[in-house]
Amino acid sequence: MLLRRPNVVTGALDLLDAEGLDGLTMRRLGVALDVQAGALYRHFPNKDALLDAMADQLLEGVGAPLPSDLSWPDQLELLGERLHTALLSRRDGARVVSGTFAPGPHTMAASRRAAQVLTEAGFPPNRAWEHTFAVFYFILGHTIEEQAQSRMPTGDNWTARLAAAGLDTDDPLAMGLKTLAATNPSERFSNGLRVFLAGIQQHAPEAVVGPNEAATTRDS
Amino acid sequence: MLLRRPNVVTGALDLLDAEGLDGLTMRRLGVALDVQAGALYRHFPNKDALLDAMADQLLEGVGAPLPSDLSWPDQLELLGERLHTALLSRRDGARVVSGTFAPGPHTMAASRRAAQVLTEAGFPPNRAWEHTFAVFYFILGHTIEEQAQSRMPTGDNWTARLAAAGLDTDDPLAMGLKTLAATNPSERFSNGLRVFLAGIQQHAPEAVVGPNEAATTRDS
DNA sequence: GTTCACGGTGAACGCTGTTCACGCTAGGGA
DNA sequence: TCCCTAGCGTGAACAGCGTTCACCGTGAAC
Repeated sequence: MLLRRPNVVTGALDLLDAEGLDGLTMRRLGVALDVQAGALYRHFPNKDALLDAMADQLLEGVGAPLPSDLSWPDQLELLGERLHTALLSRRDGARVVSGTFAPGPHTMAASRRAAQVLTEAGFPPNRAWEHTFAVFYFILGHTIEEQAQSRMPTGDNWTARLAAAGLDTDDPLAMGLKTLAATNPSERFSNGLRVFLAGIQQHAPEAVVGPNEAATTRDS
Repeated sequence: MLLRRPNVVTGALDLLDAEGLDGLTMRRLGVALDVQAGALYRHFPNKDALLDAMADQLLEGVGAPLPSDLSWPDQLELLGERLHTALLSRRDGARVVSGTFAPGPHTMAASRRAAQVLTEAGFPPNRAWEHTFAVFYFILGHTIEEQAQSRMPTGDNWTARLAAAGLDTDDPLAMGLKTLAATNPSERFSNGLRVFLAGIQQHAPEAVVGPNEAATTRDS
């Protein structure tokens, strides 16, 4: 059967799920596609280009239109959750996207959507992009950490590090770290995202900040 | 001359500055230290351990005590700037720290300091850690991008991508991205950091939020 | 004065991404 | 109907990577 460029990408994503990013090798991918490794270079100039294509495929749909009846912070929150879900959909997905050199169309669509929401909210375009990038950095970093820790032996590796770093086990800080590691990562992500968005909201141009919006986003 | 563990780390950091992370090879490091590559394994079990040591060395001093006459948001801002400066001090420094698997003492000291500031500000310990990690993710992501773009041929690569992604050059979003690429990255970083910290401040326990602090951090 | 721990050597192993001369085969033009 | 060309796949090779291992020299301690 003939190999086409999209087949390589989906095959690579499946192999990524099975073996992880470190196990994703041109030769292994060749075996998975019943093909010699060299044949892959008929479709991609090098492995980085393939990884770029995988990353972009991963972000398909993230930049889709947002419900217009939502406030702009809620729109951004939804977009952030979409991105988070997309990154989690494949093993090491966040690391793959993080290593991207050239952003593809889906990546551009996603970030463009965020910037668009912010400009429509009244931010000057450069500020909109600035905040877009900042939120994306946070999301990528958080998700990389999530996916790294989901493959760890036990959850107590952090506490071991703490002890080695001279932090008593009964130190409130150490205990806080322990309880943090025990809480649901997705919940932690949503909290962090909301905190960040609250900061952006506070820096919004005066006109578009609703009188009660700034006060309603507050946690316990 | 005998090779000691700290010599390997500083030699590796110098080679990192000279060649970048991709050029940092055990064999090349051996040449730089007048030693065979295999000899390095007398001091480090593998390359990852060496990279961990380099990352931790990079963060030396970041967790040093903070002036106690500063408000806690200002303390966090100072800490964030310290971290940013440390990451920028070596080529690809942010990527090196980002790839760290096991945090070393200096890394722990830095994050511990941030968490400590937040707990003293009244945050529950797990929230303090949560926000600490979130801010660190942002800083790492932003600095990685900074250092990646500082090695690029010209500054217009983003606009080329935009055109390829179907965004008109006279679109306000495209123009905003262009002006963003032209502004000082460190200034952008400080802006983003302050935005994030404003969000954290807004989620602070009521008691410790000064009456005017929440209103003073506002940009144009 | 002998021993022994430790740092360094040099060659090898298995793996990686990538290249290249060479076949095969399917599909369009004469 | 035949040919021919474009494009995909082969298989072997190359250079480089991290890592290992048997061996060697030296310097300090007993």
